[in-house]
Amino acid sequence: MGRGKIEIKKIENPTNRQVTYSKRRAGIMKKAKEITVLCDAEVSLIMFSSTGKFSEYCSPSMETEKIFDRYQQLSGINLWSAHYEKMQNTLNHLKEINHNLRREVRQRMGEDLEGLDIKELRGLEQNMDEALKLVRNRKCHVISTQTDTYKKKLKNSQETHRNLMHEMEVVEDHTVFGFDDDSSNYEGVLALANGGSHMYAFRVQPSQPNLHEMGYGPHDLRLA
Amino acid sequence: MGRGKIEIKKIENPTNRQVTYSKRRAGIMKKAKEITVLCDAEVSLIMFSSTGKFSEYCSPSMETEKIFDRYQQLSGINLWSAHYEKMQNTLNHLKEINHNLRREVRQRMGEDLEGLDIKELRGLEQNMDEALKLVRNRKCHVISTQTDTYKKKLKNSQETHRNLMHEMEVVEDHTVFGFDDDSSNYEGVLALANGGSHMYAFRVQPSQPNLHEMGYGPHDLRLA
DNA sequence: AGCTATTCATAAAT
DNA sequence: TATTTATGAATAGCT
Repeated sequence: MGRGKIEIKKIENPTNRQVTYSKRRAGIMKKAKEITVLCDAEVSLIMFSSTGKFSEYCSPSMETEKIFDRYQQLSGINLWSAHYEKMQNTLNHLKEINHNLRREVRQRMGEDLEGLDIKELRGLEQNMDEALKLVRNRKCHVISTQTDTYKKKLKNSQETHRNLMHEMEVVEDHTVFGFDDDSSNYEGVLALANGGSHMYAFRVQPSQPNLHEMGYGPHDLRLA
Repeated sequence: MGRGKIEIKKIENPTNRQVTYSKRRAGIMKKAKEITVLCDAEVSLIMFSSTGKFSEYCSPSMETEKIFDRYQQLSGINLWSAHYEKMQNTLNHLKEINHNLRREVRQRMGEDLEGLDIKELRGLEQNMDEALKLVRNRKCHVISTQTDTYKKKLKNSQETHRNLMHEMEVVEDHTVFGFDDDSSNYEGVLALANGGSHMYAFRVQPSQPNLHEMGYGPHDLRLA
């Protein structure tokens, strides 16, 4: 149809190609609408031109999404499988890592040791021993740092006090007074610095101490 | 076209409707193929007859799935947002748990302690101390169990040997001989039972000892 | 974008 | 359901 027969092969002239695309697109659209009405059919027609322009026809009362759903059901192809599988793989990978991390933590808490042989047990023991030393060092460091800070604070406060008393020319029998906001904390640190073994009542729960503080309890732990 | 003009409205005669559907379907399919070739376009055509019969055309090198993906992008409609969001949430949740577990492990290895205050440090220290005891107990238990087993094996072997010598009525100058298959293992365990501190060369890597054995190295650790 | 000669699609009949 | 055929529709090449 037209001024001569044409061979069905790609039109190399881009202008002609675009013109032909527009004309034929309109033709197919019309045909799609017609078959929809005449034959009570449902049609989804999606087209992309060579320049990437998108157009679609969709029969009334049938969303493209529903066409896709139906397509899925009838064709048996899961359209989302590519995406889905990828995510599923990532998920499974994360779960596996998670599982291993949990075991690692449990073993470092002294549980779940049945599966380890002597070599592994000794490795774990030595590693934990070294780690424990690091933790103790850190603790001592923090304590001494805070002690120094508070010592300075104490000195400053005492000096301020002395100055105040001097300036006001008032002499009374005060020898000690509290430090406005964080005196309790200060006392705690002092106790710590002096050995502090009697303060163990403050420590977090013996089992899974950090798990709780991190905000994922037994329920979350069971997730993966 | 045909033996007379027709009005575009539903064909009430089901037979005629079906016939017309078949003919026009073939026509649209042909047109779709032609525009694909002529204009270098990409086309997805999905049709359902009034009886529910499904047929599709899809331009070569363009899966229907990809058409749908592209449709999604251009139309801005996320066709699988429900699935996707759910999985994304699970994924993020897992990642968070993972992150926390990693920190837990690192802290139990003596790293990453900067963020902990004194109370937390002391809790960690005490927990690790107790866990270390449990690991040591377990190690001793495993060693003693294996030692007992080998002692029994040794006894049996010696008895067997004695019986053999007796039965064969042969007296020679053999006083010691090896134990067929697993004597080396036996020696190792004996060494372990006798303190075994000189065998520390066997231990696994000091940092991340279990991470490697569990099959997720630094690369995997960085994933989440 | 509009025109028109021509080919194509197809409605109705078989 | 397939084929035929008369006819209207689609459109290639021009403008």
